[in-house]
Amino acid sequence: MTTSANGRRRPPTIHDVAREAGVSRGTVSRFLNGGHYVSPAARRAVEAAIRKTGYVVNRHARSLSTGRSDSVAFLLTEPQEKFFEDPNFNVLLRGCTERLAQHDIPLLLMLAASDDDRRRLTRYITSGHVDGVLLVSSHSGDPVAAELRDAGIPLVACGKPLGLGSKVSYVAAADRDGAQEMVRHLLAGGRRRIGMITGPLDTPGGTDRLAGYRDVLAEAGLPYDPALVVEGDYRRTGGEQAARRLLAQAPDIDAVFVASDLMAAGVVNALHQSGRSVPDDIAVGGFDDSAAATAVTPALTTMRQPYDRISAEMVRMLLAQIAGEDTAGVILPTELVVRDSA
Amino acid sequence: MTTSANGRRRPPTIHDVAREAGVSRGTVSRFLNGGHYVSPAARRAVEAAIRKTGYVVNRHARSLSTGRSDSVAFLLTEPQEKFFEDPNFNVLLRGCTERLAQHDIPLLLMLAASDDDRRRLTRYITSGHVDGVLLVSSHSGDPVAAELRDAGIPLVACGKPLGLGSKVSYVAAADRDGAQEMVRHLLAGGRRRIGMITGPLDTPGGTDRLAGYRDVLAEAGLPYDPALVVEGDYRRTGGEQAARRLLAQAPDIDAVFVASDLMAAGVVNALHQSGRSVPDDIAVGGFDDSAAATAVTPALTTMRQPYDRISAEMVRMLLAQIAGEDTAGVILPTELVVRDSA
DNA sequence: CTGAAAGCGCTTACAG
DNA sequence: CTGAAAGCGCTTACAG
Repeated sequence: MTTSANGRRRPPTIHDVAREAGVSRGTVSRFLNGGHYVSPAARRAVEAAIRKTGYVVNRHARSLSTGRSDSVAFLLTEPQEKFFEDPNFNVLLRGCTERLAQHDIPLLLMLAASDDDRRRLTRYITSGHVDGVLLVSSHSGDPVAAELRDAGIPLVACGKPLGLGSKVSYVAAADRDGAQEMVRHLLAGGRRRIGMITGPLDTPGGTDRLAGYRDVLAEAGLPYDPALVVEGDYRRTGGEQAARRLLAQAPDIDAVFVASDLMAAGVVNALHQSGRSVPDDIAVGGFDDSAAATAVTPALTTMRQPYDRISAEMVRMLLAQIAGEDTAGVILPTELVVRDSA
Repeated sequence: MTTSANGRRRPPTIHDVAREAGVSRGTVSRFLNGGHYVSPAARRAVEAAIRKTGYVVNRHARSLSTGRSDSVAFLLTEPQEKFFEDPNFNVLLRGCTERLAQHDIPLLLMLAASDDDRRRLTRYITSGHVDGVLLVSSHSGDPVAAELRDAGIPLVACGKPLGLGSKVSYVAAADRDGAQEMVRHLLAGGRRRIGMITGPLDTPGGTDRLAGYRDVLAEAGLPYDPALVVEGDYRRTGGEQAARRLLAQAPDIDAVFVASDLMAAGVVNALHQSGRSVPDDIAVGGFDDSAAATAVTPALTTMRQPYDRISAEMVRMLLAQIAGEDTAGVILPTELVVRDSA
C-alpha cells in the first residue's frame, strides 16, 4: 500500500512499480505478462519493486484492456437441491476449483434455479464477464447450452448434452460400458432376476446405463422384462419409491442395478423396510462411487466415476477453447468397486 | 451487437447508446446510475437506445472507474467435505445467492481447503477484486476473519467468530436458547437420563449448545454427568462414533440431544445397530432441521435454524457495510420441530 | 530490449 | 439538466 495525497491507503499500481524500478510502465507490464522482451536487469529491478510495493495487478483494468476476464463460471441449471444432495456434485465442483486454481483462475459458481435466474445469468455471461462456462445440466430441453454456444461462449458440459449432437464439448463417463460391467458382476454373483432403477430417461446417464443393462441381459440370454425396470430421478427418496414399485411389480428379484449411489442408498433402505436383507436376499449395485456408497450399510458395490479426471478434463478443455482451440467430446472409463452390497 | 470495421461482432458500448439516443455519454451513464439529473425526454431516448442496441454495461470498465467490483465472495475455510456433506451449507449458499441476485450481484464461491488456498484467496480478496466477504468458518484459530478485518474488507461471518469479540459482524442462531428448548422437550417426554453429543468445542455452536443443555439439567435439578457428554465433529460418521462411545460410557441413557441433524442421523444408525429402538428406548433430538432430519427413519425432532433469515441478514449486513454503514452481530431464534425421534 | 502513447469502457466532478 | 474532459490501471502495437 502506498499513501496518496489525501492520506488514504491506495493499492500500488503499475506506475508505482515502474517508478520504484526505474523503468517504464510498459516494461513492468511486459514483465507481468510473461517477461518477454525484458532484460535480466530490468526483470530484477521490477521483481524487487513488486516485492517492495506489494503490488498486485488490478484485474478490472487488465480485463478492460484485454477483453478477457480471467475467470470462469460453473453454471448449474437444475433444481439446486438435486445438486447439493448429490455428493457427485461436490466432488466435481471441488475438482474444477482446484484445477482452475492452478491457473490462478477464480471460479464463479452460478446457480440457475428459475427461468428468471437462467435469463439473468445467460445475459451476464454473454456480455463477456466470464471467459468460459463449465456447465452442469444433464436434462434435454435445457436451452442454456444452445444459447451459450450460439453466443460463441467457450463451453464444456459435464455429461453429453442431449439433442446438441457434437456441437458442444463435453466430458462424460462411459455410462454404457460401466452399466454392462456392473450387470455382469451381478450375474457372476449368481443373480438371475436382476431389476434396474434408471436415472431420468431424458438424460444420457439415464438412457445409456439402461442400454448397458439390456446389453448384458441379451448377452446372457436372459429376457428383457419391462416389469423389472423403474425410472428414478437420481434422488435418495426417488430411489426408495422406485424400489417399492419394483418390489411390487417383481417381488422375486434377486438383484437391482441402481443408476446412482444416492438412489441406491434409498433402495437399500426400502429393501430393509420390506424385510429383505442386502445382499443375501437382494444384491444392490450402484453407480458413481460417491460418498453415498459408503454412508449406507451395507457399503455399496458400485461403478466408480473418475470425477477427478472428469473435472481435470473439463478445465483443460475449457482453457483450450478460451485459447482458441477446438475441443470435442471425451469419454472416460468407469471402474468396478466391490464392497458388501453385491 | 454492433459490427465494427473489421466485421467482428463487438458488444455495444455506452458510446453506441449515446449516439443512438442523441445525447452525451455522460447522460447515458447518469441514466444507468440511478437516473438523477436526466430529463424525461433524455431518459426515454436512452431507454429506447438501450433496447435497440442491446446494451449491457461492461463491468470491468465500471469497476475500474468506481473502484468497486459489484461482486461478493462466499468464502469457505474448512475442509470441504464437511461443508458439502452438511445440508445446512447448501441452504445457506442458496439463500445468499438468491438474496444477492435481487441486487444483481454475482456471488463468487471460494473454497479454501489448504493454507495455500487461503493465502491466495486472501490476497485475491484484499487486492480489491471483491467488495465484501460472506465467511463460513466456525473454528477458532482460523486467521482469515482477522486478516480480512484488518485489511478493511467488509465482512459478515456465519456464526460468531470465536476470539474476535464483537470486532467482526456475524449472524448466528440462538444456540443456547435452542438447546435449552430441546432438552426441555426431552424432559417433558419423560426422559431423565439425557446424553449429549456436542459439536466441536472450539466452535460457538459447540460450546453454546452444550451450555444450553447444562442450563436445563440444572433447572430441572438433575446432576451434570460428564460421562453423558461426548464431543462430535458435525459429521455423520462422527455422530455414529460418538454414539457408540456414549453408549459404552452410559448404557442406561433414555435420550440424546445431538448438536446437528447430520450427526443425529449417524446416531440413529448406531443406536439401531446396538439394538436400541428410537424413540422407544432412546429419544433423539437434533439441531438444524436440515435435509438430514427427514432423510433418516424415524424422522428427527429437531431445532430449526432459520437459514433463510440467516442468509438474508448476512447479505443485508454485508451490503450495508459496503455502503459504509456499521453493522454488529445478529442472533436469530430457533424453533422446535417435533417429528418422530423424540 | 524499451519508452511514449493510444486505447479499453466506464464514471464523475466541473462548468455551464 | 447536460456535455466535454479527465481519470480509473492496465496492455499493446509502434517506433526506436
